Amino acid sequence: MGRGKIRNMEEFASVSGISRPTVSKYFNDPQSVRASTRDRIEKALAEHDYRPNIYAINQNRKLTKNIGIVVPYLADPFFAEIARSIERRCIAAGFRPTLFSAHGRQVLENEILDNLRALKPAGVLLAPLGRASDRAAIEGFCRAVPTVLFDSNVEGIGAPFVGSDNFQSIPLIVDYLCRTGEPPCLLEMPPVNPNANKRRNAYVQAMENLGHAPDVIRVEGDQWDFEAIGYAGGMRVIETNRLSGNTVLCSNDRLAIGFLAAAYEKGLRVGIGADCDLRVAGHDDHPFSRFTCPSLTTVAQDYDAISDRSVETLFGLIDSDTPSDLRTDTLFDGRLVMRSSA
Amino acid sequence: MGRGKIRNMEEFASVSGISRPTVSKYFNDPQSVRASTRDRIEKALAEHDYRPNIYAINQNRKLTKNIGIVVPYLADPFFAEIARSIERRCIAAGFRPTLFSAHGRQVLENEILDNLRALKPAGVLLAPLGRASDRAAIEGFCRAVPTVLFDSNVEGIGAPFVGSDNFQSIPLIVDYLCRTGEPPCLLEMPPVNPNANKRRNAYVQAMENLGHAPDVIRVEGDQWDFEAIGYAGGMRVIETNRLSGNTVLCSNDRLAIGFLAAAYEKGLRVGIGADCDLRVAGHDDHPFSRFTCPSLTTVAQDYDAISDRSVETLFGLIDSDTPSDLRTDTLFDGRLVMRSSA
DNA sequence: ATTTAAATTTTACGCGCGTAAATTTTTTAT
DNA sequence: ATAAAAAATTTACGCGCGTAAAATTTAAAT
Repeated sequence: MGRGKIRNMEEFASVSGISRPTVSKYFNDPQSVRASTRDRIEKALAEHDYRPNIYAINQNRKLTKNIGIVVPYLADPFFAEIARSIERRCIAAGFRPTLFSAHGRQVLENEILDNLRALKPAGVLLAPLGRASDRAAIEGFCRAVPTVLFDSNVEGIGAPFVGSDNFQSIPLIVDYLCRTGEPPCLLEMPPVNPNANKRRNAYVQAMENLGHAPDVIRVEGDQWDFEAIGYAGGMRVIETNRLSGNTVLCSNDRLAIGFLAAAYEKGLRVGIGADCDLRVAGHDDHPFSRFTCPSLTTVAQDYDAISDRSVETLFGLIDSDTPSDLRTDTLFDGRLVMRSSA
Repeated sequence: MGRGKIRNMEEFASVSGISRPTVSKYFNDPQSVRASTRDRIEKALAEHDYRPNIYAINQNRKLTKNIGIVVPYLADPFFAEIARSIERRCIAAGFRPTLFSAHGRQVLENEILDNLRALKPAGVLLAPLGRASDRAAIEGFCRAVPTVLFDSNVEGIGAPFVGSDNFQSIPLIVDYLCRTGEPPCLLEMPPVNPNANKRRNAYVQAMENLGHAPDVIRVEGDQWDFEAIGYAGGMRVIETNRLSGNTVLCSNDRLAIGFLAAAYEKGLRVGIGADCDLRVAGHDDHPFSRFTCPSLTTVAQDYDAISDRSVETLFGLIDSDTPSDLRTDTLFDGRLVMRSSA
């Protein structure tokens, strides 16, 4: 280790025997300098462990290498997982992702977007709160910063969207449930985002296509603690004998987890056996759905495909100066995951 | 809104009729300028929505206002919740927290610490991986950056620690279980952090104090998907009739969730009723433990107290130049949460 | 060996703000 | 009203790096 701390690029350039602008070029893209030059720089780098000052870099670059990842609710492992997946892809591409959570609150989402502008990110991957989002704020943000929306769309603001096709996934599980037993009712909560509405519409449509009468049960609660809502709603539904059939499709897995807890507490046996009282299915294939009692039958969202395409789309936006034809939405199909609950 | 975009503090100073150094002072601490001056600046601020360039600020400040929050595994809602709590407190104190997850991997933890140094944070709140951590890396980091460890300690590196007192919480649940039924065996996994070892020792000690023979069952797996480990371990334990009694204490809730799934699948009824085969308890009061089937009896960690004290301790470290007497560890008591599983 | 292209160096400037020292203005205390 | 203290201003410099333009060196092609 060379002693005498390197304090800036100037000093590092001199100890490595290269001019500062070339060193600067190296740090922006090691491949852009000659191999012999690269070797000399990297040799010096190994001896002196110098690192460019990130603030000085970003002050002068027109575009930083920062990428913002914004999710509505990080305490939901679904978003934690997808954020991680996105993070990895960004890092692999040489960017510096930073993760933010709105914790279900509009003010926080707006603050995040506000702070994000100050970070001058190259791009942002945003899973908006949805209904609770400040549409104008998001629209303004998307105009100023290359942004890809994922998971939940905010339509008509000119930003590309990547998510799941509810009109494929919901019929998939509805068909399955109808083929294997009684047609399901839909347990839904007040829509925190457009997905909820789409899932309801898809459910109604799928039921009608199969000649069944749709039965939508709305449970109350407008926060992001879906399990609690599903539990409270489930308790009420069961107590009031609101269920017409024996099959319940929940608009997402977390709601189903709460409902399962209510059913268990009420002594109702959930599952597909002859000795069972109820069938329950969810949607999303939440990381914990394998470990519910019974394990939850659901529709898996293609996390990898969504995060992959989101990042790809963002890179496309960043690279191209004319982001005209990139504003297409991408919807991935869900995959039926048959477990024990339905 | 005044037109003609304000490009820097110079321009903003002129439109607000204040000198630039005074404006700079205002942004560093609004209270440090005269009230009349503050009013004029804020009036101009309302009209021109100027914001200081964060990179230029941090380049010149000796200490940034950044605070790093590092957790070992963000897909665990426990860490998501505590991170959020810490975040809020940092923001309230005028800092800019940034959240990082090591995703259970040492290389990532090291990379995070490495990148963190480049961010020149005022301080860092670090929940280390534990056993998987690179001790030397963490020690070096703590020497260079004011750091408070939480959740999992790395002893002897001179950084303060804030966490739960396993030697209080484990006897608490062991006593409860022994008083209300058969003495528990302990289901534990390979220790990812010191907590696991401490919990085992606390369990053995508590059992011996009550005159019972400790029974520690080790299940295999060294990743952070505890539910899967608990499930696989539970299946094996049940299949091989390894359980001596009818009561199982799991070293954490996520393990218990996996175990509950295994018990359910094996047709074992878990709970405290006379018709039940098994009692299962956990530790942590995981956000989802209310919604397991049956709901999980556990020991709640005092999230709020931990995050609160962690942040307080860090601020103490940041403020004081002599962080000598601040290196004390703080351990909070757990609280028994009696639900249906035990 | 000569031409051509590519890479590097030199030179020079700018980014937006922190901050110190000296000076002037405003406020508070007497 | 005057003196003392506090706040604001002016002046001036520095932070560490990006980047453009021109000059030079090096490598590749003929």
